Amino acid sequence: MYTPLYEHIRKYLPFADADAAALEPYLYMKEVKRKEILLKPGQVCREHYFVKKGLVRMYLLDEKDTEKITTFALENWWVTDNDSFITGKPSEYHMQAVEASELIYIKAAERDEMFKAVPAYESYTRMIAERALVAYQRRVNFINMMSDEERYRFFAESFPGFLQRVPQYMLASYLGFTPQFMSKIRAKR
Amino acid sequence: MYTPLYEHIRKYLPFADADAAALEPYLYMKEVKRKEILLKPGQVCREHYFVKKGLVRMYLLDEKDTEKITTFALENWWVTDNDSFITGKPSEYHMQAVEASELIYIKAAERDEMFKAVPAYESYTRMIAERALVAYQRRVNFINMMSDEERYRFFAESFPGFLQRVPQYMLASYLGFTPQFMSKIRAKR
DNA sequence: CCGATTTCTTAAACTAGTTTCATTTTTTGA
DNA sequence: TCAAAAAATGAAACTAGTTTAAGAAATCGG
Repeated sequence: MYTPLYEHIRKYLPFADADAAALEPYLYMKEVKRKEILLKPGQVCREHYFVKKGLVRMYLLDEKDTEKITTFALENWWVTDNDSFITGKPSEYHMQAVEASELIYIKAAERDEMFKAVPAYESYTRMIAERALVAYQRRVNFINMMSDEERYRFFAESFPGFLQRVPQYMLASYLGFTPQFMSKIRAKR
Repeated sequence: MYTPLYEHIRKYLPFADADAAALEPYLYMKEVKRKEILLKPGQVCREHYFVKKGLVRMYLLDEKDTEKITTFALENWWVTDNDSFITGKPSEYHMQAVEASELIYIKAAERDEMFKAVPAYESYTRMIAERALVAYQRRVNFINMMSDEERYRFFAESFPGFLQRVPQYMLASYLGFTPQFMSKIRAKR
């Protein structure tokens, strides 16, 4: 049931079966359908999801109600509104399953207890946070250094499989431009 | 000497004097002059700096050798190239003191030992990473939701003191536009 | 398997921000 | 204190990406 998570942890550090057993009481599962909503603006995000299978996105609505996608989470990625999850403030984000998904999750209220019960889990959490930080740092780099067109081409070449899993307009939103501009680019070459 | 760091840690969790004493052997100090370079592309970033006093920036050069500032670190902020620091890969960034600064720092090679010697320091590190994550998440939000002009006005109103510490062209670079555009905006209102 | 909905494309007018180049103002360090 | 370097401004021509609007193609769920 929670094996994919344990395997993921074991990529980062030794994690005994006893650790897994001690962690298990704090793990939960959720199965969601395509397009099912996991979080709405105004709600506090009290859960941190590990995508076992499927694809989840987070987005904001701008003043014209256009979706601005900020995050995609594929298999073996953790996803949450970190701000809301950590501080307990209401979220501004929407979180939605793009595909039917299986999610393992933990609860904000139980986190300190988890760290106490399984110290290795806190180390893992630190490493995951640091890795996410690297991903964000790269992303800001990416935004700074490339034009929209370059970013699209880079992305399309680097993650061809991903392109087939999300509608193009979602990728356009994630990359920060309009679907029309994306069509224009694609028509060129 | 290292008191500002201990005080910072104590904002996040209990940290006994004994913890401080155990941590001290792994802490170092560096004083740098205005414009002094801390890291160049190609070097591995083996140090993680805590700004005790002063101001540090990180930037990339684009294909036209224009500086693209990605990070500013003021007093009580940690700064490093996380990617290089964690993975040991050569950095792509420049890191430079904007003002004469006093820095406390730790060494990548000693981190695991530090965590073993002072477990509370690992908890603190996790919290700092999570907080940095929140900052990045907000920043991507910021980029997504506002035009360059809006971002400038928001920034100028929110952090008036900061404006006086950095040249305008650096803020323009950080916000992702040209100094000329910034002059244009400022002339308007 | 079909109607409804969602997604993609095209095109023309438009605009936010860039580029280039020249000039002025401010800061700095010797 | 002053010459040199760094920073800020201005204006005109330009361009990457947006907007609006409409039709075509693909996909979905009942």
